Amino acid sequence: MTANTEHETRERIVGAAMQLFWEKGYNATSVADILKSAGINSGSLYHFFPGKQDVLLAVLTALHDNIWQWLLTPAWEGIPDPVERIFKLLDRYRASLIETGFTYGCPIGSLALELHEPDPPVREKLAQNFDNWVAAVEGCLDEARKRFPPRTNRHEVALFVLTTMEGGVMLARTEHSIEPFDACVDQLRNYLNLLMKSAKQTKSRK
Amino acid sequence: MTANTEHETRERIVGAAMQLFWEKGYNATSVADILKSAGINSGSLYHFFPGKQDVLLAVLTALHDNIWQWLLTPAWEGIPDPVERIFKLLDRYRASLIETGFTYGCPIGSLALELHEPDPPVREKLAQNFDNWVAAVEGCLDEARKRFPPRTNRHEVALFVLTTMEGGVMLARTEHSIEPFDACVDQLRNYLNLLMKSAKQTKSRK
DNA sequence: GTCTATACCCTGATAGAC
DNA sequence: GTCTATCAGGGTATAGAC
Repeated sequence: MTANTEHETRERIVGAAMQLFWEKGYNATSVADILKSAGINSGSLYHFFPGKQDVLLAVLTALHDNIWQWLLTPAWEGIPDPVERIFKLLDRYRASLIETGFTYGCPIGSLALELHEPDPPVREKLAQNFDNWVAAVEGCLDEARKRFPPRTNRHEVALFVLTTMEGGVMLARTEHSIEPFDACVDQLRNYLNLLMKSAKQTKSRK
Repeated sequence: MTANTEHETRERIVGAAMQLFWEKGYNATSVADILKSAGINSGSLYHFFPGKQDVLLAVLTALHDNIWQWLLTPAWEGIPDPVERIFKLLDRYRASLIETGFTYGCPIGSLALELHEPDPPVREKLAQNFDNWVAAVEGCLDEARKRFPPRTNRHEVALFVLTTMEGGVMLARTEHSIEPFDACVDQLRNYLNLLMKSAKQTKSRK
């Protein structure tokens, strides 16, 4: 009845929808599913949101706004080395795959491929989520920039880290095995090692 | 009426469904859509298939059985170099992204992430499609094995090529830009170049 | 083997009392 | 702001004539 209760209900809707979209996808989640999971009735949901798609937008906004609090800060606790932070982040997705029995990994990636022609605001939010993730990895690479060859395009490498994660999640889910995920991460590590090695050689030659 | 006509109708259903699943996804494609696109009525479809999911299985089987005819042979025509064949293959997905205005890329990848808990036969078929693709790339790497360090795990590298493609497609679609796709492919090429370079150095040292 | 007609359910969304 | 009841439409699948 007060603004506070109002807020809490809205949050419950977004939280329930986030979980369901992650587990089952957007189309496979009905409004009734969300209502049941949030323990409310349809009147409440449509009081806060014009429609189902606006719930999706709120979920994507929440994921975007909380990436540090929910993902990066906990993942990187006690890991000072920026390069190790990248692999620790990938390890989070690995753990999520295993915990869920290889049924779901990255919520953004799944939605990005499920929604073939998403309305512009939805696509925008998906892109913002990817951009945020890539920027965080790029920040790690920037911190470690002296270890890499000076002409390394760190933004491109950060994108490459994202595709490795998303592709690895896709394969692991489909094969119901962590092996392809580990294989890709191993290859990525090998690549970064080769880059760092080539930087060292160039330096010692001076 | 004859066995031949029977076959043709079935093929029309599979072809129409393949196109629609690629364009809109599985859930977003209704049986009515398939009927309309194939120019038939529901009685015909349910004569050949027990249900919609069985149409999906037939589509996945067709994609699997025709990967050489539809994808690899045309892509590799006039490209004898096995490493260049890998990048020519990636270039096919690039062209597909651009042709479709960044709306759809790899049919298997999209279905793999859309279907969160696919029935076992569907998941199996998706995995077989990935395996086929990876095996083809691995074949290229095997052909070029002398250019890579002897301990290179060519199967893992082939998986890595797949994740680069799938991740690149995902990003390009979401950002509505070919740039992230190109960036990832550039990084992959850089990786393969570094591998080949390190193989050369080791050889010349002997 | 293909047609038309339809059963029946679940979907997203709305109306209006409280 | 939350409830209950309900609508209109589209979903998959089926029945039975031809």
